[in-house]
Amino acid sequence: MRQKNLSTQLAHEIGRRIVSGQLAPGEVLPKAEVLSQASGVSRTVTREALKALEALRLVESHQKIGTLVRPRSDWQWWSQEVLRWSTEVTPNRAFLVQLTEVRMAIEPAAVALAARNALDEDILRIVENFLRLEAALRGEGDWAKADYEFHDSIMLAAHNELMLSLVRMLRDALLYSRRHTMPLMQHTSPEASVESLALHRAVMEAVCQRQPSRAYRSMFRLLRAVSGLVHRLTEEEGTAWA
Amino acid sequence: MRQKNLSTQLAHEIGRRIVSGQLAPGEVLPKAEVLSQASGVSRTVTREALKALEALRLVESHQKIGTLVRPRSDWQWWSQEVLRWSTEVTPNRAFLVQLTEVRMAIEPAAVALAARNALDEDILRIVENFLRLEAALRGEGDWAKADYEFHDSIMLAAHNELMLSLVRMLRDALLYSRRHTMPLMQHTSPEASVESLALHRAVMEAVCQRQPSRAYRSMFRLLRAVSGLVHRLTEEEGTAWA
DNA sequence: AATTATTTGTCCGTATGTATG
DNA sequence: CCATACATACGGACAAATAAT
Repeated sequence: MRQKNLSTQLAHEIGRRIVSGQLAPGEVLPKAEVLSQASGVSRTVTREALKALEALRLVESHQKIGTLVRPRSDWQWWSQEVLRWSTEVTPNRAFLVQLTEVRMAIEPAAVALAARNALDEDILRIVENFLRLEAALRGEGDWAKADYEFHDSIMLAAHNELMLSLVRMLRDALLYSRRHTMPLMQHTSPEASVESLALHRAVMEAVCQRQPSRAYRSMFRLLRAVSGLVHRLTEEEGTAWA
Repeated sequence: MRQKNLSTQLAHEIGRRIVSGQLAPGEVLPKAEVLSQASGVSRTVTREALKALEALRLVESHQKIGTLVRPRSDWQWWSQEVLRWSTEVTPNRAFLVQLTEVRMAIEPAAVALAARNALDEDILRIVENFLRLEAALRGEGDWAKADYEFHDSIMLAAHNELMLSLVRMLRDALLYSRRHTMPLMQHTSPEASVESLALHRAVMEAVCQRQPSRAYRSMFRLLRAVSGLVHRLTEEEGTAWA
């Protein structure tokens, strides 16, 4: 790991152990002093690491009891950290299914919201980004980057910080997850195709014409195509999926 | 505030100041030593508080620079803390609108997912909880509690920890927000009515018959009724809404 | 390009608080 | 009520990084 704080490093280490189940809910961690010596850091650093994990609701501390792992239902699932750790520990197909389910549930509705709340300037920016997507397909520019920014420009149009944050986390988690499960296709973009562009265009048009339910359906179709593609690719790697 | 850790208390204080905008993004906090003296705690405690805020992505620290407030788009919006602080600081109508928008977008899809993934035992539990809701309307038991558990039993049927966590946070935030903006109706449940029960029944039936799209529409109708009700109540308090 | 000042990062020793038995 | 075991809190010291000089 690229070195940051010692406390941040340690928090990630322990966090991973918790999410992986190596430290199970209800279990008490070794006391701070032992934890410190095991990692070769001071008690101060350990305490700071535990504070971070407490903010992520992975653990809670009590005097005389110690620090214990909280039940999974309490965890701060919607944080970059927990999402990442969850995709890292054991190439977790089940978790990928959950991520995909949530995405299929949320993004179409989010795009519909964008169609409802978009201002003129938002629409201008969306069109610009779509043109860049077209260019990428012709080989001018990176598809993955253009794709990300296209979707982002739509989400900005929803004018809803909560929704924006949610969808970004979701997309980042899925990208991270894919890089993890299929490290070989890092720089290929199998999604780049004429059909894919058509699906993107449909979404763009629906939002720009401020038609929420059409936007919803277009986005759903786009997602189904993408997840179907990923599905097939992961299947080829040997493991059945759903 | 009910006393917990000093560091937790301090984290909440500073967190509120940040979310309220009193400490703006880009701004650097007073250095740790000053912060400590101002609150009458040791530097250790202050550092632990800042670590928690760092885990919530509200701040980041750099040597020689200090600790500075991160841009709003980086914040960990989907955490109990940030959600609570956001509803606390200035009875924030705009934030309530955002919460409602997200709820209308997510919950119907979440219920549809439940209809797709429900097992027999889930359905049994859902029916039980619906009966308790009926009883509550007849005066036997607390409507608010029964309502919460009814919806929870449905979300459990989705068998998706991410979705469960998300919807719970959302519902808790909205409840908290309502208690804040209309403290007077704390224990009245204006939602309890024959019509409301009928809407709940429709959701229950759709899920139990495993009909996702019917479940989606039923839940949407239910939410529209509730938010319409809240809408009218808050309007009566004087301020226009959307 | 080297030096200094400033602020976080890290360590340690010790004392207090709190729940268990 | 006492002893135990853990987190909690304090204060002082030095290390490390980096902006400013």
